Amino acid sequence: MSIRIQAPRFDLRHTLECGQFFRWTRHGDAFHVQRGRRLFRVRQTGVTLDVQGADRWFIRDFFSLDHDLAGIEHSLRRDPRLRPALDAYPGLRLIRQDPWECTAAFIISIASNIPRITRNVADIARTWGRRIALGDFTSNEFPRPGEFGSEESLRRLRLGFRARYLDRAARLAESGLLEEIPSLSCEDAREALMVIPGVAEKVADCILLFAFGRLEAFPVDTWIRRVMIDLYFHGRRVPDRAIRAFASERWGDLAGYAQQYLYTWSRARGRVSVRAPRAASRA
DNA sequence: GGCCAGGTCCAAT
DNA sequence: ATTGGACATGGC
Repeated sequence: MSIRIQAPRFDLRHTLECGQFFRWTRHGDAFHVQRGRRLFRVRQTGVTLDVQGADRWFIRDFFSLDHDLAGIEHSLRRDPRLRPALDAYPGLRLIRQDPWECTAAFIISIASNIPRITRNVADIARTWGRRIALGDFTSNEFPRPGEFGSEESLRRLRLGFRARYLDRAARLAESGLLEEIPSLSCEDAREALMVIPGVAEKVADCILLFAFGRLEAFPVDTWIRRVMIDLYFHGRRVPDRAIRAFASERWGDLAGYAQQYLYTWSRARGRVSVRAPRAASRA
């Protein structure tokens, strides 16, 4: 038994595969998604979503179907330099992740890459998360902060120097740090998050954007730095702070969306303008 | 094999 | 207030 949900201006694939979220697997045109306690299956045909394992309110919230994406795209499109990125990923929406999972995932993301982040997160879920089933598909929940093993056991899962950060973060989350974030201003929330070891500007902005719906957050990572310097700073290196200030002034409340389109587009485009593609090293 | 990865932290300017 | 290196591991 499944429910159907109308989701105009939504592209399931772009939304899940754009690198903001790591808890999904694809099987043909269907996806299994694990978000907090919830495991659901979703498939898109045109503007219709077929969903098993979640109700329409959950889906609407998770995929931010309440965002006026048509309006957002229209507004961002006034910037010509953004158009290629907007055109490449129509229907890409920001996901509303579980705060703790998001915090953990982006601590894990430090100096890593998407396949490895995905693997690290899955390893943690498999090791300490409760088993959950949907039909004959099974998955594991991501462990709550109190359910983690020691720093040492995290190191055994190959988390490297991130193990210590994650261990400390779990303790802070256990004491309720994430619960107070929604009531704070964006700057105060950022400050509060940055108390967590392993959470500085970039990771804090990811958490604000991907878990708390602060659409003005603009995480500056290596890809965003590269594409922003290329598009808006004449190729001249500037501090990340300057990039964030620019984004804030130019896009305001929509900076987060601009960021995710640019990030996805920039990654697909590859490392242009930093180094020319390498020719075959030897004939 | 060295460089770099959805960075952060700490020490030394 | 800025800057360089260390930090684990892995992929190219």
